[in-house]
Amino acid sequence: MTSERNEPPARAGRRPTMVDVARLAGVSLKTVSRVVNGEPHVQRAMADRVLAAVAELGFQRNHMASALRAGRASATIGLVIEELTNPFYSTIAHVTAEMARDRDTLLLSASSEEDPVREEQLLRDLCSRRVDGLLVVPAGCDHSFLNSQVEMGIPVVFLDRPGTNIEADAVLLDNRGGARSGVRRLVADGHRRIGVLLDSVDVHTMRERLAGAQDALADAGIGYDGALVRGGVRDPATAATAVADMLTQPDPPTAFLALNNRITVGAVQELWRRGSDAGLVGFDDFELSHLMPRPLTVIGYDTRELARRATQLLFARIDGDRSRPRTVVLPTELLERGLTPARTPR
Amino acid sequence: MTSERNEPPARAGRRPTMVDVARLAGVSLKTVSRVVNGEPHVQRAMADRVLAAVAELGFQRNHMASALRAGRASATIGLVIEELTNPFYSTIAHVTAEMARDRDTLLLSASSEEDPVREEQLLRDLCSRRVDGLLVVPAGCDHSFLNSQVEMGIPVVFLDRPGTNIEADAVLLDNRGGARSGVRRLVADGHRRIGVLLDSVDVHTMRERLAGAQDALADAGIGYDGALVRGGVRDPATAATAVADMLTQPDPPTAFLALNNRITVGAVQELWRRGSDAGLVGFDDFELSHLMPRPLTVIGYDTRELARRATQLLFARIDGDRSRPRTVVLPTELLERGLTPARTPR
DNA sequence: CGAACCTTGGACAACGTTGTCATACTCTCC
DNA sequence: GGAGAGTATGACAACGTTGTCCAAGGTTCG
Repeated sequence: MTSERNEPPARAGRRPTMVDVARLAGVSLKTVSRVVNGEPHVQRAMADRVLAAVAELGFQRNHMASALRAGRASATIGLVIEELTNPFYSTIAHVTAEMARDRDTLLLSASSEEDPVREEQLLRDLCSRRVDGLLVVPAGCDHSFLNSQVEMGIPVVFLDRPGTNIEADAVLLDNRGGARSGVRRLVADGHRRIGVLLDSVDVHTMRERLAGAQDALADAGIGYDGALVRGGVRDPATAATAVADMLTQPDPPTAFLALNNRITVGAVQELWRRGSDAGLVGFDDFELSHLMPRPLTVIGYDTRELARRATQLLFARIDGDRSRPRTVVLPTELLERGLTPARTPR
Repeated sequence: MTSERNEPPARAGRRPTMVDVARLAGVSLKTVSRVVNGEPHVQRAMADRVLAAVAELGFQRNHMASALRAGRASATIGLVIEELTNPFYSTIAHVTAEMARDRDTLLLSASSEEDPVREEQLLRDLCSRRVDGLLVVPAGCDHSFLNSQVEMGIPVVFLDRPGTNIEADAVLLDNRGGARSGVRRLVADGHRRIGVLLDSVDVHTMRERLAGAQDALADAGIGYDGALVRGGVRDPATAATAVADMLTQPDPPTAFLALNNRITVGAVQELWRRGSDAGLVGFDDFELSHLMPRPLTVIGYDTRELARRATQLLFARIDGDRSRPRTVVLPTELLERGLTPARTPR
């Protein structure tokens, strides 16, 4: 196209900058900036020349430089979750990314792997990249270091669990109520000895769910039996072991409450393997739950709504909402699908 | 702590910069930079003063400014997939994020939703943020616009499907061989009429898998019957419909090959619902496949390895590997789990 | 015909950081 | 004791962009 030029091609693998475009088009730097950003007050002919140069050089604005200069937002939000592989978290990531896209914002996501140290590192790293806001499913037990970040303009919204030592928005589930209604159902089916399988009481949601289960037992006048609560169940395999172990004890449980979906899967597997007819209610629905070898009753909730509300809240903050931090609690729902083969239905 | 100071606090919600730190510590800007970056040649006492000032102000280096000035990498890689909710993709995202973390690199991930236009937008956006590299599960049919990016230093690695009109690394699965072995199995079990359910032939993987199925049929001397191939199956619901429809045709299939996991789920569901004993082999393993109402034979592969290889390749490129683009094909494996209730086993 | 305006374009500084270079000082060794 | 090497610190420019301001030229209107 442009056959003659007196300056050297100038692009030794280097990326073209606005200066290069300006030189090629024979206009000033600022004019290029105006054209690239669609600002008014540039003559058509001049704009065309600039655009031609942009096209020829393959120029692309450097987002970092732009954001730096303009003191503008980085059009990025940070998401810190436990691990992306879990459908619960990937759904959150997906919903958030989708909503972010409508604002030309991208998602910088990272997994804490439930490690508080790592969580803090990640959060600090995200802040140093000047994300516009943070969405966090907290693993750590102290988020006070985020206070200054919030003050300096990086809002934080917690998801699924509240943050600690920080006043910030949170969108949570009614874990306690959910577990309570699950156990209530088992009790109504005649179960009196209900094994509870949970990950760790260090996790807020687990504590809440356990408390809900105990609420229901207390409601039914059933005393607490420590032997029926099994913690440290991290994955399907340990869940299966725990179930097997509890069933072979004297006076075994006749039903189980699995406090998350990984545990539920392990429990189903083990009960199925041994042909046991013990009752089972699981917290968290999961995609194929209705196709399990035995239909399952689960305590479900709307993960997408959880993410949606949190993201909305975050964007409101990013847009300058300075009202007091809010905590939103979303309901759970008992999805009865056959299950809990009532031992002694009465 | 520091009780007196003559300059104003200076932080009207503004973030402290190195200049602020330098002023407070009474040293030069460059000295702060040295301390913050752990460069040598700073006296202990001076470094301590700087660190104290950093702590007091809550200073945090601006990653964007730093990367800009140093012309350095942004310590970010871009991942474009179809949709994060699918376990296949979330596993990829997870593995990649994990490997990136070892290099203090974060993952900027985005879903193309199989929309080529959107894919291109996302890729351009990622490039304008100067990611260090791109990992792409391509949806589009022309990636020539990435050529200049590669030339200018943003390497691209394609995952699961090759890019089009671009010479770049790719890590793929042996889709054709996998489908072939799946159908071979069904044929060995005595099936002659095998229904094939696929998404769209516009997708590279689907074409390959279909071709593999046809290979196996040809090997067995079974003629091609267009009525047995059903495209446009996008999700479990349409898969169920397709199965139902095909089973009620005259001379129905006695077995099905589902060309991805969403389709497999729908097919299982429908076969189960009707109590059909038709054979079934699904492409893609999925977590609970062994817990399905009827055990399933699936064509599996190592998704983590796929992601691992691709990420390795990408980092090698980022580190300056200028060798010819490579294409890696990973094997699939037929995971026989009961299934394909041999109609006429012989 | 000149004042007042609008349009268009450019020069320059600034965003927050780091690389380059210069300076002042200390130490070593012949 | 002076050359040479090394250490500690700072001044300044630069990364690629955008905001501010000014100037040149054109148009309108009294």
